[in-house]
Amino acid sequence: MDTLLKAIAEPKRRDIIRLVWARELAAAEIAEYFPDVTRSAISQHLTVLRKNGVIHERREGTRRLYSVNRGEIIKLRAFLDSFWSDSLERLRDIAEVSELQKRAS
Amino acid sequence: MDTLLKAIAEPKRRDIIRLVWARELAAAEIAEYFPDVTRSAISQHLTVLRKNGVIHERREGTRRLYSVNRGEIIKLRAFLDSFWSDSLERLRDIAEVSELQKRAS
DNA sequence: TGCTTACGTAAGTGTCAACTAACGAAATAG
DNA sequence: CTATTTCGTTAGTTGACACTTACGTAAGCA
Repeated sequence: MDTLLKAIAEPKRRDIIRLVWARELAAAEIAEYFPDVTRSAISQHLTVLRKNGVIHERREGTRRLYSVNRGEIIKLRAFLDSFWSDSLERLRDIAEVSELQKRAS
Repeated sequence: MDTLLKAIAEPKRRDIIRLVWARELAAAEIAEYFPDVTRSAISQHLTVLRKNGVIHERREGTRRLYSVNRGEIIKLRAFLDSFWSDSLERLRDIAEVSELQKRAS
């Protein structure tokens, strides 16, 4: 979940998500929307998004078509929703945060 | 907004937010919940959260009491909500993302 | 005035992330 | 088979970030 949040904290990656939200796009088509960085940079962003399950890759000849994996987005949204709305109730009891901390270490 | 998202992508900072969500806590009290890092590390996390408007600092004698600034959390939530839900509609028109990119460069 | 408490801040370190330039791989066209 | 297209990957650089150690500061107390 940490890496997923970090993936979305990067503005170019959010733009990529928006680009492939409604339709499939090939890597080169995506890269065209970012004139001031190289294809390589975009390819690496695509790798990050793919490894976090945010986008799906489909090969067609020499091209690779990307589209959003909405299931993963929904998961992230659910995580954040519970973060906002449950924080008050859950953490009135401090013990739970202690647990989180112990697990993290 | 970028720095705000990065602030939340850090797990210890999310824990801090949860800690001061329901009640004010002094810096030392917050640090107690993180036994495996120094006070200094927590202080720096508090600075990041404060500079992003996520938490509010109130001085009382030598102590500094922190609490969540819910307004900023609500802003972030609204931003993400519109990110999820509007992405399809907004970005069916590719021009808008182009605009985003040009502004970012 | 000193001493202590409760903090932040500065300096330095190791690690990771974003990027460019150069190369490699795989499918297709001729 | 060779050349081209469409991509990913590797190597190397730069900057950001989480962290520790050490020091600075401001309030309260003897």
